[in-house]
Amino acid sequence: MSTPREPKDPAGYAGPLSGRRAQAARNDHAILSAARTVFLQNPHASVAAVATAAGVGISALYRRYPGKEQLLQKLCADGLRTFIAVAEQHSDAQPDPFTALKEFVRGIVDADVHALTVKLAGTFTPTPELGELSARAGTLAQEIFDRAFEAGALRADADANDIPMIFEQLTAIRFRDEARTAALRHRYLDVLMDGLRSKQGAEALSAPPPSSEELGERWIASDAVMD
Amino acid sequence: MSTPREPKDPAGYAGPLSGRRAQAARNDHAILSAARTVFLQNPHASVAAVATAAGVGISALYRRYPGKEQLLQKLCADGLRTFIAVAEQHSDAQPDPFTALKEFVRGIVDADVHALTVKLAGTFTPTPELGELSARAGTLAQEIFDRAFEAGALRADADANDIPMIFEQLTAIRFRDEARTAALRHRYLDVLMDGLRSKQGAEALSAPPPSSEELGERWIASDAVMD
DNA sequence: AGCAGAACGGAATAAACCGTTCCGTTTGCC
DNA sequence: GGCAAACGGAACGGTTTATTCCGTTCTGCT
Repeated sequence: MSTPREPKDPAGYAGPLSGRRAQAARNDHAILSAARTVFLQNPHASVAAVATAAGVGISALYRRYPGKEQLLQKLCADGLRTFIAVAEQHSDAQPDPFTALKEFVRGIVDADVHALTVKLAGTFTPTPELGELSARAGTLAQEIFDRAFEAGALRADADANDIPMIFEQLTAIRFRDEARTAALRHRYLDVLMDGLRSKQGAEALSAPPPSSEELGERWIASDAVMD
Repeated sequence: MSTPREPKDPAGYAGPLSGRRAQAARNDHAILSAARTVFLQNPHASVAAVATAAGVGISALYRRYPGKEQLLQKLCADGLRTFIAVAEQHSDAQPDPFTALKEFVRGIVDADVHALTVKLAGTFTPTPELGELSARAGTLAQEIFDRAFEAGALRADADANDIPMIFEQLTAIRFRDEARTAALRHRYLDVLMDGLRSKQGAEALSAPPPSSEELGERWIASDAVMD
């Protein structure tokens, strides 16, 4: 019995590009995009779920990546590169260092890049490249923070390591509607940054910021409970 | 129906630790405590993981609960009851309504009760009792918020639904060391509450708060993607 | 026109996991 | 001694998952 191979009806036909090569090019992107969405919603999602969300078969995925792990590593590395790009973009564009910091954080949060690099950590074995990218990302964030801090825009007990913690908290906000998620994250970004601002009559924060070691802990598998 | 023998209650606590009954009493607590810890760390953890963490066999668990679902329901109901108790405790003790609100939030966060009721939602089928408890919890939180708001302690665009969102964000902070986790949550509780306070020259928040419907969405299973 | 092979969809496979049951053993109480 | 509550953990069936495999479609090239 011959199954008529109906091409996945793409909503909005993709122009003059026809043929297997064009489909392949589209799939390259579709798979990565779907993987990002699916793994962000559930870091332990199955490969089949990614393929389905991408509208492709499983073989289309395995043609591109040797296995699940490599897909995750690719996702994570891309995420870190995005992080670095956003950081570099915001590191000197703004005259006001506080605004620069806030817009940097907003950029990261909008790109939804933090979950990609931390929530997925422990799901796969890290590569050296990942470590280097991560280090560079940390340095850049540190610099942006320092500029705002030295300009006196932040409360005295603020710390550079508060920034990843802000990512962590904002990333925890996740609704079904992506646009609404972004809007709500902006709302609490406003609240958090306002709380971090220097102001008169501020009481001291009741606990010190996390150390870099503590933050690094999270790159180790979070499943280290059983076995 | 056979009447189970009542144990002779030995005077006071400190009964014979060697007895099976004493071990059973200890296991009652150990299992619930381990279940809380394990499921907080991973809502999809296995029953075996809970038993291991509690230091008991699987049968000790199944002797007490008909199945995994009932254990989760018990955990959730207990969590909601704790929530209500904390709320009632803080609803009128403090003369200053802002402090009352802040300490209420701190109480909830310290009890780590929010994750128990929301992150676990969708993992099991909700019971009517759970719905009632949840409604009551919401009302109490609303009242505590309202008092602080009407006293003018909060910024004009703050909203009662910001409170669950604060829980959500603070709950996302989780380190291996429990005490450190609590301390860091206190730190960002300070930041968030400071950002929510009424103050001069405050810019408006850039997005409206979540609606109650949006918040309720999360009680529905989050796995509604595949199939 | 016709062929080689890239690309694909999806069934097949084998291993892992998970909730639950079952059984043999220990232990306190009469 | 003997009964039953309580327990540990192996066994079981069902489901899930990553990966492989095979038959099919279509493109680029000669």
